[in-house]
Amino acid sequence: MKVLVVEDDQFHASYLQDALSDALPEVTEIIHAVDGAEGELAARQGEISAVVMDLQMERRNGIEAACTLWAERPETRVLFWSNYADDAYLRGIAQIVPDDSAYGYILKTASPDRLKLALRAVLVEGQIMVDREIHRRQKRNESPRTRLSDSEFVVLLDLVLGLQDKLIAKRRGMSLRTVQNRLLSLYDKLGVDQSHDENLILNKRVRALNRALVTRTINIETLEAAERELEIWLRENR
Amino acid sequence: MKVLVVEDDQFHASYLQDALSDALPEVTEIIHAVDGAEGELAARQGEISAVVMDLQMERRNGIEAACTLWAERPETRVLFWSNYADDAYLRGIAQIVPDDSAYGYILKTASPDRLKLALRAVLVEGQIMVDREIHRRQKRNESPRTRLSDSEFVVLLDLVLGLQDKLIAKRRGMSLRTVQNRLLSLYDKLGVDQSHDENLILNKRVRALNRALVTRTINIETLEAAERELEIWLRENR
DNA sequence: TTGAGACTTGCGGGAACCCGCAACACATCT
DNA sequence: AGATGTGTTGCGGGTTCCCGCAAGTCTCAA
Repeated sequence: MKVLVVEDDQFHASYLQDALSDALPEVTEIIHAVDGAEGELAARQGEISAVVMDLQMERRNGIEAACTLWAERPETRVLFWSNYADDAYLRGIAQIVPDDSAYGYILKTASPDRLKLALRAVLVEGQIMVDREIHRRQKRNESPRTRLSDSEFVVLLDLVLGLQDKLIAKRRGMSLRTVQNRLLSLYDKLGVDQSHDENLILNKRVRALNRALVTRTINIETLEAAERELEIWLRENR
Repeated sequence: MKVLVVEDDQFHASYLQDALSDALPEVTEIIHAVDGAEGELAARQGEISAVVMDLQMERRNGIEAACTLWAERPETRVLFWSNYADDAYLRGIAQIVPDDSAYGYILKTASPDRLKLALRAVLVEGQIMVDREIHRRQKRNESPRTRLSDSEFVVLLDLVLGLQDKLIAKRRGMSLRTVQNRLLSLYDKLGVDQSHDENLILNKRVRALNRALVTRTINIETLEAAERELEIWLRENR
């Protein structure tokens, strides 16, 4: 059994390789790639169906890599291994995971035992496994007024790119006023107005981006990925 | 000689402790703290004058910790050890470092040899040492129109908090128009307008925050730290 | 069928933002 | 002294943003 490790931090990579050879004796070969692009290449050439994937990487992040990877071989089993439980990652993964492929999501802060368990469950047994910590966050966000709906999320992505209402409406096929309504509920859910001082009025748009970042709803990589998608959309629409 | 290690990632912490005891035989005791607040406490109680400090930490980040730490014992030698060469960190450190204390800044991606060299140079010899990679970035930003002046930077901090022009003017003691001029040059230097498509107009404020993040001029911790400072200012000015 | 609730859309207006134009202060260099 | 550059301030107006009000659609359930 061959396993591909995609991870740009050398310490974490070697720690992970130790855990791998320790927990899974059936592993015969460990291939190491340092970013998403390299990982895609390695997976294609090595015909690999078991991957451990870091999420934050320089050139091409884990979600994008997993996307092309699953497009080529949907049965590939992927264990995502990340520092953070950012909501943006969860959404991203949820959107691209094929119907019946095994995957998992575990935090780097997890104990060695839990990591080994996840490695076996996902890569060998083909189970779905999500770190408890992450599940808790997802639940918390699911609460009444906190969790963003999908349509709110895409408007947030456009907002943080700096698009103005009219263009968002055009891109998403909504009327101007509807976009503004979405923004309204965004401001509400992100807690834009509940600042410390009462009679303190803030710039809602900037504040929304700020809040989305500190609540880990999005992160800088989300920004960069959204930028790339915008560029594609722009080319298609002159 | 006692050394305090402030670092919340267990792998990095143990790697660092190995490097320490390997490179500096004169070290008799290594104390480990997992965030800024704990680090301050440990330094105070242990009367420690040599510290290796991570920058990104949950409760209280490395710069804030170093600040109180240097306030109590200005001769403390601090080696900052970080994943990123974000400009915000450089500015933060430059502002708080006492006149004649030793400090250093090294990246986690540095080779073990370079790390050991830095440990010896800063903690034992009391030299100033900045990673070449970081110096290069600083130089790059120093180029003609790219580098932000200090006054532009503070306006940027207010902007990203969501303050509106009038309030920024009040807080920084400038006229409204001056603030807007600062913003103008900010937009220019951050490359707010140079979007892919020509006739594409963006929301400047949001775009400025976006650009500042992806160019690593600021990061999420900068946001959180700025928020705390704003809160203090608000209390003082009702 | 009727009614409640959620979502969409248009209109209108006040506030904030962006910025060109112009005047003035201050420092530096020739 | 004069020129030049940089930074500060006011004014005016075009644009965008934010949102209350109101009317319309769609769904679900009583």
